Amino acid sequence: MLEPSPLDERKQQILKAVVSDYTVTGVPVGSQVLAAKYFIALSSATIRNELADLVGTGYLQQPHTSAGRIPTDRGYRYFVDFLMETEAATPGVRRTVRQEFESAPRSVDGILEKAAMVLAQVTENVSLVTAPEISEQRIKHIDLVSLEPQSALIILVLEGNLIKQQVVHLDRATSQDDLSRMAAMLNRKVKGQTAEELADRLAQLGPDRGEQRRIIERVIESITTHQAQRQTVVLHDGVRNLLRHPEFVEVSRLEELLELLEQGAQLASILQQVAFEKDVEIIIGRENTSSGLRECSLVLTTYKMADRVRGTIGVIGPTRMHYGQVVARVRLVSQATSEVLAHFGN
Amino acid sequence: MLEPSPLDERKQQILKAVVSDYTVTGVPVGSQVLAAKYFIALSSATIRNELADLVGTGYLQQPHTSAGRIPTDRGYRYFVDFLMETEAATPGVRRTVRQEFESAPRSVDGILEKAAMVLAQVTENVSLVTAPEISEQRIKHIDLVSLEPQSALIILVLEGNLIKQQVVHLDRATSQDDLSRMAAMLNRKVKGQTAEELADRLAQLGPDRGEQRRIIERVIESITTHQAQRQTVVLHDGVRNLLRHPEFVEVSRLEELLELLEQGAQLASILQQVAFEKDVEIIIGRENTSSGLRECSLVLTTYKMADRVRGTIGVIGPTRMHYGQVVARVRLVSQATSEVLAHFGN
DNA sequence: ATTGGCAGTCTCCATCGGGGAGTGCTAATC
DNA sequence: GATTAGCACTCCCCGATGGAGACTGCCAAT
Repeated sequence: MLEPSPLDERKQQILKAVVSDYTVTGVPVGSQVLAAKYFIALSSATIRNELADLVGTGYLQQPHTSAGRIPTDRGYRYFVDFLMETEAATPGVRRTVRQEFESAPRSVDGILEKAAMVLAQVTENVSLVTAPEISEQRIKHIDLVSLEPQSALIILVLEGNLIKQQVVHLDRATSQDDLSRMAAMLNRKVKGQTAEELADRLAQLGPDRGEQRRIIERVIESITTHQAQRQTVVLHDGVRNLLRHPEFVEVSRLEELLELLEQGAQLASILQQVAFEKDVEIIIGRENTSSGLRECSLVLTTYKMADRVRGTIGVIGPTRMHYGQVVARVRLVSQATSEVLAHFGN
Repeated sequence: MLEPSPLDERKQQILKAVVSDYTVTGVPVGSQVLAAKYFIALSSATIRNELADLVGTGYLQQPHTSAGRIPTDRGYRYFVDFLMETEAATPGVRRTVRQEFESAPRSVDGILEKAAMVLAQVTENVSLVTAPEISEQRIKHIDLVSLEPQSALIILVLEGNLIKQQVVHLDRATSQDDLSRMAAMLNRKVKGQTAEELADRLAQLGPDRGEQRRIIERVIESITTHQAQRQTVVLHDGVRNLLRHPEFVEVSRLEELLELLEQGAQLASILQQVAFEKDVEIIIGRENTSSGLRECSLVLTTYKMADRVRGTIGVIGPTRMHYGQVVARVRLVSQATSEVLAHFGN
């Protein structure tokens, strides 16, 4: 762990070879294997010297004295930043993705579920998908349905055909006919507005207009709570894939991870921090703040919806994963999701 | 496996003791332990004779020659049918359940998710909840929202405030005003009807009335596909609980089970067969048709909603589970769910 | 029918030791 | 100065070994 010195060409190649070999075999990589498979021009002794240096600078580690080397988190970081070659997704994978999306139900939720499913399938890891943020989502339609004499259901259709419902209590008994009239009036007023704009107008309106005001308040509340709630909802799929990875024979790791997945809130806050500017963001091992993710990596990117609403999509797997392939496939599924959503979303 | 002879009183008590002890300790139960803990009046030799009989008739088995006995599936079956005492849920558990439901969102889906969560928590197993069947669900309200000139969104509010959406393509461009008028008319016609009744009326109506007919067809389709789709959707929660059970250190079992849970269809068909008449239904080990459930038991019951719509709720866990306790808690959560849904559902 | 006694069986676990893989170091070589 | 061959050394892995312990089944006595 001395200096983060820029590695010379040969050390880079050796680091790359170690990562590549280790991600495939899962076995610590020794100097002889490296010499035989990747560096025929060099002797194993030379490679041993280089390996020792890489251990010294913190890019590699030894599980025990007489074992081969495996990458540290730092080694993986260097690999993904400078050495990794992303592999274009194979035609087979592309076909799978396309077919799955074709059979997806035509609703935002359905498409996202499908995205989670297919991403888990093609990366053989656990997939993560956040629901889209809808803060700037515009109201498309509003409707009021009588439940009991003094309560009604607000139905809100947002852009992207997201539907929200909310129960509102009424001051006095109101018939469905009256509610329908009120809905028609509201439609003229609120159509095309965002929650923020609506809140502004409400503030200007002053304190009168009891019933209608209450309903608009509920509409705003509905959108914002929807938003807050959505931010904690993370779809996932493919837990079964993890069991195939030898790093999870230790059941306690799996348990921590499952707890994260099933509660969701902590994961959601991680996923929200994914930058929209970047292409694909990779978080490796202990770079994660969650202790349950100590030995996991996340490969995340974002998807678009109607060019405005956005969410995060990606996978979580063992640090020892085939980054080049996973990155390509996450990107592929993200693009496919965005396309389907764009086509459907307004 | 000779005759299914009715066991005499003492054999019953011994079987009961073996099941009870084994479900707690997880260790095969020997004759000495039984004599010391449950049958002080008898010697271990006597118990050995009885145990040998119980093995002969297929209620118990020995993992190996010089080990204690564990129940067979048949032994568990006899236990739950004749010997089990259901334990009333403790005040602590009742409080947990009540509190969780109080904080549940006021929607059918939200309540069912909550039910799955709390059931997993109090039984320390995986919970299963099917969405309610809505075949006889009556239509409460219908609305049409213009998407593009020639397509519209049908919004359907069913009893229980279940909302369904469906996109319909229109023959000619139609304004939102026209759609609203059409919706108002439809509301008068279809309100309070079930999908079946609607289909009947449509058949009588004859082949004319193009646009409106198309929309009603879509409404029916929407309800029925919703139904079909819902039947394959099974909520579950608490997979992390399974990892605490020693029977799942063998990861392959877990993998089969996860596959069942994540795909859902097969489980759904099992859950649909749960009889509504019975109180609680228990399916033990190999009584399951799914091979992935060979070593699991299901404890299932149903919940009601608005006294008519019904779904299945229960848990899945290792055959070695504390049946008396689990049955009581499944029943408790089912009742609580029914209550919340009854209160909310119309 | 029940029981004490006892030999026999099988698991579990700790210990031991050889084989093997890989290293670090040193001295020789290019 | 970088590279390499050689070698002693370390450590894991794995199978063999051998009690200790837990139970059983059976037999003869009660």
